[in-house]
Amino acid sequence: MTKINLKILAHELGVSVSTVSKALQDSYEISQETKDKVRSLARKLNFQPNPYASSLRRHQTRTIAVIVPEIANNFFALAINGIESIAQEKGYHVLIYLTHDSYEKEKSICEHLQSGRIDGVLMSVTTETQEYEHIAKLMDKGILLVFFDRVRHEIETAKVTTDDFVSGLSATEHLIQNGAKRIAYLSLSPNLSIDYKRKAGYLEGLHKYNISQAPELIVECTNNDEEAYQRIKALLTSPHRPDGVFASVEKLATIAYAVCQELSLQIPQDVKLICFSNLKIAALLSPSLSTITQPAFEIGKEAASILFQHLDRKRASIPNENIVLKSILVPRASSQGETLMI
Amino acid sequence: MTKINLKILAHELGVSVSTVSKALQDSYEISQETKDKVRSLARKLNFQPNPYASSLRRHQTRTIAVIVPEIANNFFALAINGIESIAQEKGYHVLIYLTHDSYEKEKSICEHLQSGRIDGVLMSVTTETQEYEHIAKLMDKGILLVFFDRVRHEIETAKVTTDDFVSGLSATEHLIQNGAKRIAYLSLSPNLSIDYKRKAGYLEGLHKYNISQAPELIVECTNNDEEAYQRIKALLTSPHRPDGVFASVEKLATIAYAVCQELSLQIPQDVKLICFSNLKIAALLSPSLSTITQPAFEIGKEAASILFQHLDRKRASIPNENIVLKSILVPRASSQGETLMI
DNA sequence: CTGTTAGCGCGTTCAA
DNA sequence: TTGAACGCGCTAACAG
Repeated sequence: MTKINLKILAHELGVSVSTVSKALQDSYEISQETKDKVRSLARKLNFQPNPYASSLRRHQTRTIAVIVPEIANNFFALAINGIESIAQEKGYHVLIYLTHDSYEKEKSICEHLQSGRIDGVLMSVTTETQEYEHIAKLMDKGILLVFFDRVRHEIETAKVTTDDFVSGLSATEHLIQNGAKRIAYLSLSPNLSIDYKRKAGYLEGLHKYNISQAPELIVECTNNDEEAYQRIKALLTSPHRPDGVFASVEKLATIAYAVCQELSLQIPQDVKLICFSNLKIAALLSPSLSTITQPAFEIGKEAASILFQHLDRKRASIPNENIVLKSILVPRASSQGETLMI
Repeated sequence: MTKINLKILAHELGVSVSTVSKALQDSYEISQETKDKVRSLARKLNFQPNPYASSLRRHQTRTIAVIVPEIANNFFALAINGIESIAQEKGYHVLIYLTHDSYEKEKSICEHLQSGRIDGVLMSVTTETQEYEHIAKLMDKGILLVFFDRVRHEIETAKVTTDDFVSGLSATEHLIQNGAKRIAYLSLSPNLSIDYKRKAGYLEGLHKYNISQAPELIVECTNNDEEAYQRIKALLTSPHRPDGVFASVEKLATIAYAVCQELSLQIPQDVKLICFSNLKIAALLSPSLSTITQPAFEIGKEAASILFQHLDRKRASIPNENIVLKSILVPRASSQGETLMI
C-alpha cells in the first residue's frame, strides 16, 4: 500500500513540490526536460494528484450529482448512460442519488449537496415536489442546475424535455385512428410536468376529433402500485369500460396490462393500449402494444452538455431555456419490424 | 451566493473554529449550551462542512465507486438501486462509472480511481477482462473492493453472485421437461464467470438426462448485437434447428426473440425459450417466455453492506468469500400470475 | 470546557 | 526556469 504525493515525487527527483505540481499541469514555466523527468516518474509510480486537495484550492470539484426518482426504469437508466458518457468525455465525475419519488428524500439530498461536494446538478423532480426552496438554496450556493424530463418551470434554468404535448396528442390520435372511442388517460400526478403536458395533448386529441371527455376516464394513479392496480381495475370493470387506454408512464402501462390479463381482456381487440415506454423489449415482446419512445440517451447527453458548458465557462447561472427533443411513436403493427435491437 | 465555513460561524458566535467543529460533531468536549448555539446558527445559514477538506484531514472520503458494464440493463439498474439505498443509509456517496463492456475503459477508470477519490469499489467486470493488474493496483492503494455478479476469482476479496450453476441446470431441466430435446446455449463470453457457470449447469442438465451435447448448439455471441443476431439466425435456420434455446443473458434472449419473429418461429411451439432476465415486464408481456430472475436488488445491497462494513471498521482488506444468492425460475405458465407488479 | 497550533495535499503567488 | 511560503477548510493533538 503505497501512498504517493507531490512531496514524495519532489523528494525523489530532487526538485521542489511546486515544480512537480507545475510540471504535471504542463505549465509554461517548466522546462521540457524537467517535465519529462517528472512525468515519467509519475507514470511509473502511477501517481494521480489527490482530487480533493486540488478541489480545495481550485474551488471546483469537477463532480456533478444526478438526482432521479428511480433507476430501474429504462428512461432514467438511458438518461444516466447519456450523462455518464459526456461526463467521462469532459473529465467530470457523476454522483448518483435516488429519491424513490419522495419529496422528503429529494429535499434531504439537496441539503446535503450544499456542502461544496459538487459543481452542478442534473435533476428530475419527484411527483410530490410542490415547493422548491430546497432547490433555490442549492442554486444560492452557486451550484448550477439543469432539469431534465421532470422539470419545474418555476425555477429559472435550462430544462431538457421531450415534446410531451405533441406526443400526448399523437398517442391519442393513434388510438382514435385505430378505432378507439372511449379513451382513458392514466395519470401519475397532476403536478408533474410530463404528466399534465401529456394530458393536455390527450385532451387536445379528443377535442380535435370531437370526442367529449368523460371525467371518469381520467384516472389519477398514485405511486402506490397496489392502489394504481385497484383504480385501473375499477376503470376496466366499470359498465362503460373504455376501449382505449393511454398510460402516461411505463409503469402504469405494465399495471394496466396486468389488469387486462386478470380480466381476460384482449389487447388490442377489447382494449387498445398505448404507453410511454423506453423498453425496446416491451415493443418487441408484445405485438399488441403501441409505444411512445423518448430519446432518453440524447436527453441525458444534452442536459449534461449544457451543464458542463456553463461550468467550464464558470458561469454564475444558467439562463432559462427549454430544449425540447422529439419522441417517436412506435405503432403496434411495426413493433415487430426493424426496431428490434436493444 | 453565500459561502459559509467554520471560520465565519466561529467569528459570528465569538468562539474558536475548533469549538465550532467539535460542536458540530457532537463532541463530548463541548457544553450543551455551546452546541445548541452553534447548531442553531449552522442550521439557520444551512451550513454543511466542506466534505473534501474533511476528507483531506481524515483520510477517508465516505465515497465509493460503482463500476458496471452498462446501466440500461435491469439487472445492473436494480443492483445500483440496492447499492444506493444502503449507501444513503450509511452516509456514503456513490460515483457511477460505465465501462460499456470495454476492457480499456475499465482499466482507465481504475487508474483514475487511484487518486484517493474513493474508499472502496463495487465492480462487475467486462467480458473482455482477462488481466487484472489494474484491479491489483487499486487494491494496492488501500482501496477496498467487492465484486458482484461478474466477478474474477483470481482476485482475493468478497464476491456476491447468484447460483449460476444451479440456475443454469434448472433452466436446462425446465426446457427438457417441457419437451425440448435439442437445446442450444447462447453464450456471451467464455471468460465471464456468470457465463461459464451457467454453461456448466447447462451441460450438467444435458448429462443428467442423457442428452449428448452437440458442439454447434453452443453459440458464442459477442457484444456486437449485429453479429449476435447473425449467429443466432444461422443457428435457427440450420437444418437441425434446436427446439429449445437457453439465453445466458437478457440481451441475447431479446435478440433470439427477434430472430424468431423474423423467421416466423412460434414460441414455445417451434422453439422453447428460457433466459436470464430481471425485467418483470418481459415475463408479464410475453406468456411464451420462461425466465430466471436474479435477486439483483439484494445483490447490490449485500455487496454494498460488506464493503461499508469493512470500511467502517477500517480494515486493510476484505477476506476472500463467496456469497451466493438464489435466483428464481419463473416458468412460462405462471408468467401471467401473481408476479405481476414491478 | 475552550482555544491555539499544525498540517492533510495541492496550486498559486512572489521572489530568486 | 525553479523554489519557498501561504492558505483552501477542516480536524486532531495539545495546552490552558
